Amino acid sequence: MSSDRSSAGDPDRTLALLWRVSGESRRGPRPGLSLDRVVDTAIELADADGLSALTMRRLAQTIGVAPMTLYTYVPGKAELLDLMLDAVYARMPRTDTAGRHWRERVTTVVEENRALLAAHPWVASVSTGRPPLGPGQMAKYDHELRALDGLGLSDVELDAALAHLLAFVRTHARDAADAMAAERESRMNDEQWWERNAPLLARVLDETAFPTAVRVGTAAGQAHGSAWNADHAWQFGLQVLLDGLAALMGRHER
Amino acid sequence: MSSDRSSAGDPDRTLALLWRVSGESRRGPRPGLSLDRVVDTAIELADADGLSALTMRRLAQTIGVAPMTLYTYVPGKAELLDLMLDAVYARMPRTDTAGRHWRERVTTVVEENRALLAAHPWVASVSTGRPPLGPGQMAKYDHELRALDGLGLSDVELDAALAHLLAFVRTHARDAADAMAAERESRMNDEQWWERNAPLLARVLDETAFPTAVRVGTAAGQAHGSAWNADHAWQFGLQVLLDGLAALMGRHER
DNA sequence: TCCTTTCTACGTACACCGTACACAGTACGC
DNA sequence: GCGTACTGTGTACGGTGTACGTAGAAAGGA
Repeated sequence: MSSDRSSAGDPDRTLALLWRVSGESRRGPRPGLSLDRVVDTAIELADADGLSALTMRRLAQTIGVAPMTLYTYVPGKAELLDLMLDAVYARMPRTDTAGRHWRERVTTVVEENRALLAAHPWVASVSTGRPPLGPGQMAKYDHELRALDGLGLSDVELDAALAHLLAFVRTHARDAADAMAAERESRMNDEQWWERNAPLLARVLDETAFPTAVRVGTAAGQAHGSAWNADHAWQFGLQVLLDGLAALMGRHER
Repeated sequence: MSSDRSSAGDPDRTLALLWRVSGESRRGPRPGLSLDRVVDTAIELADADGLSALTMRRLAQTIGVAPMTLYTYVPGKAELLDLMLDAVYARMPRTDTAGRHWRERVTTVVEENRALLAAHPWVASVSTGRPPLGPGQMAKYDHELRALDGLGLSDVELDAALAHLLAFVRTHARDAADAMAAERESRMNDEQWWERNAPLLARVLDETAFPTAVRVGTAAGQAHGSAWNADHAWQFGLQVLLDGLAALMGRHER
């Protein structure tokens, strides 16, 4: 399950909300809510029960207000997602790694993002076709670029390297979330699910037709208890990623 | 936008459908449709207008049947997605790269998957928490493992390497699809979108606060016409991926 | 031949979703 | 005190997947 963002809709309004610049008119009834209240509650809801549990009705009910009231504070759900994203970005810790070895710098950026996605798994499944142009996104982008700056990469490479690295973290988090969702919905863990499918699969699948698949599949399945193991995939992927970047930087030294 | 798969539901039934083993009872009225007809039409629809355009009602209408009729052939939409996935997997070309250099073998696997995702962009956004245990998936997995087999990797590494590599292709395809969706929905390309946001952003953003972001962002934006360029990201990512795998294999030689 | 059984097709209905729109009521500026 | 701008909300619309019940068709058995 994934969700769209503010692509449509008025960019000016979205930008104004992201940067909290209000028209500051002191007319009319005092607002009973605030933008932050709406956004923060939405984040809590998504953290607790996933993006699919974040509906306007449920959010309104949690806050204690009628569904349509939310639209006084937020143009629509797409913009709400933009605001949620920028809010969690803004709150990320940003450790200073100036002067450290590049591998440690990269690892830090990657780990910061892994922590973000561990705390807010829904972030991995909201579209990032265009980033929310808010203060959180800006601070995050700037900080992460600084961490990778001065390593001999060109600006264009810097941008590409960061994007590639963030994509890795996002994808891993998405896969982990998918695996957990599958486990929850089927009420079976990977092992049980396999045992459930094995007998019928054996009757229908000619094992000799796919020898490599059978060999490697069982080897991987036995190594970690399931077909896909989040920690192992992380270690492996990070290793490949770092080695790949090392090659890129080595090429620059010459 | 992404969609769930058959996690819930009866595994036996799903497996039977995937392998096309029917109870073959010759009673009752002749079926007016076939499973293949339903699945193929669904694929065509998703190819043409995206996953979000694939609704049971629209699919039924396209076939020329009442919505509920589909449920005679398929337990639900989740299982339909399983069947669609396995079908496009089954039809992938599988070029034999035995004896070639490993870089060419890996590149071939990667390109085959890129072609799949180019023809069927929706594939990138259906969950793959648990793969559909059908003939297509089996053949694909076996073929791709064989392409990477015999390069000195252990079976567990082989599985991890393949997963990592497929994740890269999927992620790239997803990002590309997101970018296109953003362009379509906002009716602005990246450049127009930036120009639209720039004036207001300039008023609210202290450029001196994020010097690195501004510097690198503009450099990247000028290099390729937009914030994110699909081809450039592909080239860069593939390079890093191959170099990373090279390091892994080099480590094995010693 | 006719009846029973089994299967296909599908109309209706339900519980959701995001949100457009109209309207009631409140509090400030003049 | 009045106009005006604003908040809060009830109702309703068009969309989603699909549970349930039923009508009717075809085949097997009597």
